[in-house]
Amino acid sequence: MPIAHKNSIRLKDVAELAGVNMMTVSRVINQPNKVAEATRDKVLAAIKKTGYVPNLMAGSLASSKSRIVGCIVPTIDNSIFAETVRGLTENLAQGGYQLLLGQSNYDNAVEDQLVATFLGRKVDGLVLTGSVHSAMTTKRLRLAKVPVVETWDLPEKPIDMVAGFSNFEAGKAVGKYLFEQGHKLICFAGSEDARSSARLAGLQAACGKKAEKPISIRLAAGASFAGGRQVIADLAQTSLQKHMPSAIFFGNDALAAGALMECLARGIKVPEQLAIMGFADLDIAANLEPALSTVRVPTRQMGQAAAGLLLARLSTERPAGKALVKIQDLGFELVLRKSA
Amino acid sequence: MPIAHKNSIRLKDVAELAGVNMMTVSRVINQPNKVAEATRDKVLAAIKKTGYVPNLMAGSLASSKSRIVGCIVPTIDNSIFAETVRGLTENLAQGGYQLLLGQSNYDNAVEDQLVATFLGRKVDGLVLTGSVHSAMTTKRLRLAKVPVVETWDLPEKPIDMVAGFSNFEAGKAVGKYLFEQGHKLICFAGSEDARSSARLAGLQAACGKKAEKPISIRLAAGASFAGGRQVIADLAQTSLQKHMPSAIFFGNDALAAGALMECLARGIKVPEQLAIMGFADLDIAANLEPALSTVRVPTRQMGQAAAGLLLARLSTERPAGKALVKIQDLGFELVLRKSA
DNA sequence: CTGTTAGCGCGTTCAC
DNA sequence: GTGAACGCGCTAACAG
Repeated sequence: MPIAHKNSIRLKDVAELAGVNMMTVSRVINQPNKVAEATRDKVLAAIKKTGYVPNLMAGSLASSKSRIVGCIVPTIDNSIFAETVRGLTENLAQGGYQLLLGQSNYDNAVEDQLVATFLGRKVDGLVLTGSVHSAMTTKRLRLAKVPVVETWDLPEKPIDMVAGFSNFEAGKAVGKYLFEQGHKLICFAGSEDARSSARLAGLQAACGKKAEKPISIRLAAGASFAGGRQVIADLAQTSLQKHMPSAIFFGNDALAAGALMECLARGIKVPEQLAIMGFADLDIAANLEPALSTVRVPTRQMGQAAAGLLLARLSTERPAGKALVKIQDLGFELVLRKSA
Repeated sequence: MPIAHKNSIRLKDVAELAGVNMMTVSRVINQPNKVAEATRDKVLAAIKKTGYVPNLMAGSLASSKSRIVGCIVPTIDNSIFAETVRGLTENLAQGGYQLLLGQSNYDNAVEDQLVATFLGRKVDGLVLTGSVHSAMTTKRLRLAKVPVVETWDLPEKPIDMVAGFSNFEAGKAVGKYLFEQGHKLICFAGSEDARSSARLAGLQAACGKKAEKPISIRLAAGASFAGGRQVIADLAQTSLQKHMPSAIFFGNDALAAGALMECLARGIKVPEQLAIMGFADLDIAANLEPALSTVRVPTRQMGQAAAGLLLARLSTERPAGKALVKIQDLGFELVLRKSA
């Protein structure tokens, strides 16, 4: 018995209507210039008439190319990663790729689950945040031989490709600057994730023997404006007497902005009494009063670069040993304004 | 000729190793309780041993269920929509669904392209931002009979389901409040998208004959802190003499925050000289000095509700005429702090 | 430039 | 509780 007509129009239906073979229709869609103009017009007319929309799942199964890239971020409700996702999505779209998004919540077990699912969905590439993954994850990834880009860090042993910057060096640069400004006791206030820790390590490295070891305040991941305010409030209460730091390096600009507000409310003069340094150079930083000194990191560019690396890899006609650029250090930049 | 072994392990390979039929393996994965425990253990062992990862594309093609939901936002690098995406992703994940993300850039033509592609990918549901879409888009959507949720607004003629709030009523509530506070000349400063316009319309409706018609300043979409500062700077220069508004209602909290900063820099007292009202109640609002009065909208909840509506629809066993809740008005709330 | 053949890897359906 | 056939809708590979 012939198959009854289903909901949607199929390639076959279009082919019959146009009086050509299925493959010809397929070619009109995927490689138009390999079809004679007359036939092509006939087919295009049939497509328009039927309102045919190709079933990309079927196409993907047959060609084993999904044109989907997976991306896993700790969380998306954070300007920081959102910018990277934006850059990624935009540049991927130009290559005809779509983005499957996952949130790990800073949890490697969740990340691993997502990686497994994404691999099952046969993504053509994967963009990860950071360089610290579970052993299972890296094993899966190497086994699957999927192009992978790690972002937001500069791993020593990358899984595959990288579009990032060195958190350690960024922290070190901040430390160097602050010590040169004469600060003896510096405080670091940020979350506990690996990248934050790398910046703290950099700060400590810059310190060396020149000053006291930085105080470290670790906040819950995702702490934001309110968290920054709280840091100042706590500091003012507990350590005003002798161990008040003269400078604080925050894990992100939102925290620093909150801190600035609390200083404003308490009449603490920035930077005279307390220097404040942010991280990321969000839109807000330049527009605060006083304007926030911070570290500009290539948020958007990491996404764009990741897309670029992936597209290059995916379009490559077997480079036959030719090494592609795999590691992109996009750097960072100290932006010195008023607050430090 | 038998097919040579490909890269990855297939269901068949696992079945052979376990000495059972393919279907048994499939059942172990999808309906474990329909398989005898002994057989199940054998199969699970084989799965573990081979590191088998099911090809979800093939599964989707066969079952015509992709377990993917598409979501289109104007832009993701904006705390506002990012929150919604977060809520959506999280709740979708609990039902085993993943998120395909698209950015329309406030462009309906781009949105339509994305809808077409997503339909081709056979998404099980679609979440859209706003209620204004191209004719082509709504036609596609109705034809495809895909569950759709519109968010961030309360359309009169929804395509299908809705999880949003009324932008018009929100604007009206702000207007009502500000007029009650004695403001005669109010200014609206926001972007030109449809939802922003609805709020302006609400503001105007609240105005009625009680006061002058609000001044409207339309900003480029995505304008943020810097844009807010600019509004104040422009206003101070051009209309200080006679037509200076006594209150400004901004399209989002970032703009309002920027405005607050510019007032701080210029010595304009808020709210005495100028009342400032934000929109969205971002994390930043409560932590500004002075704290920002704003309209709290259910950003995260819209995402969660959209996921809920979709999951309910997708799991439904033919409700046989039973109407499901399709329109969820999640409301909004005036949050009055110090700035207005 | 166009058509034919043979699956992609899995789930549905119905036997047993 | 388990197995066999068939096809989801499309494209790769090779003819012609």
